[in-house]
Amino acid sequence: MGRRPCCSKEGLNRGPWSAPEDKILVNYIKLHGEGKWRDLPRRAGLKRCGKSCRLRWLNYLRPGIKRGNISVDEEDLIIRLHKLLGNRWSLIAGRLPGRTDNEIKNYWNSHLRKRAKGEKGSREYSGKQLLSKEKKITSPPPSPPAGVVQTKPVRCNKVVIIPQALDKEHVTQKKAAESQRNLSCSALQQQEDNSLDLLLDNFDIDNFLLLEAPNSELDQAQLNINEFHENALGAGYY
DNA sequence: AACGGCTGCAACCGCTTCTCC
DNA sequence: GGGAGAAGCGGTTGCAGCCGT
Repeated sequence: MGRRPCCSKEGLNRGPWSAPEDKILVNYIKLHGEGKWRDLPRRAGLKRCGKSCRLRWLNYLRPGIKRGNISVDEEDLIIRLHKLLGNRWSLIAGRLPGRTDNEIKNYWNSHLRKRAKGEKGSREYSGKQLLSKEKKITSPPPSPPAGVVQTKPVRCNKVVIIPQALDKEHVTQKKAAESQRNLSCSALQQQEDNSLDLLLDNFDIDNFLLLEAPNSELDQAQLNINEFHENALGAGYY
């Protein structure tokens, strides 16, 4: 088939964004809204790839973005969510109001990964020791810890955190995907503080399990999802 | 002061998934 | 149902600044 490149690479700016470029992008999106990223640069008069515009907007220019100063609580949550979800950065970011997947990914790679490894491994290295060793040693990649979801196989929208149904552990990924569509990330972020509190208060994340339930449990899963929707409705999520 | 290695982060790349027709 | 384009995602890269020697 052959994929058409998202943009012609010729004559396009690359690398760090300048203040005027940011301004153009922000103004354009204020006027026309997000979306149509492929056409956006041309329409806005930017010499950038559409992907680049999207990334810049989502990670830096979007209203409500927090930069830096990741709190201890956020750090703890990142660690716990990573333990649960693996490298599902967009999912993790969705639970951290104002944080982006890119920032969390970077923060994990530069700060938390060392600590996570240090806690787990039999030998502890200082940051420099660990990183220099990581770069030199070409051992096979370590097998993922038990309970960590592999990053590649499934898309994030197949996973949902359903506080009210957690204790029953009967949620299938397929059914969960349906509820995820209804309970979108944007809806969650409108309820950022509430949902975060709910998330932290109402369930023990370490015990959270994602199950591939057999067909016989689909009905029960649907009941749980319905119950969840009712509760979410009552809590003002929709 | 100069140099080299390390670190952190912004941005890019390529693949997967979604959506529309 | 299938193809094509659009959007999303995670891994990787590039580079400026920091730090130790």
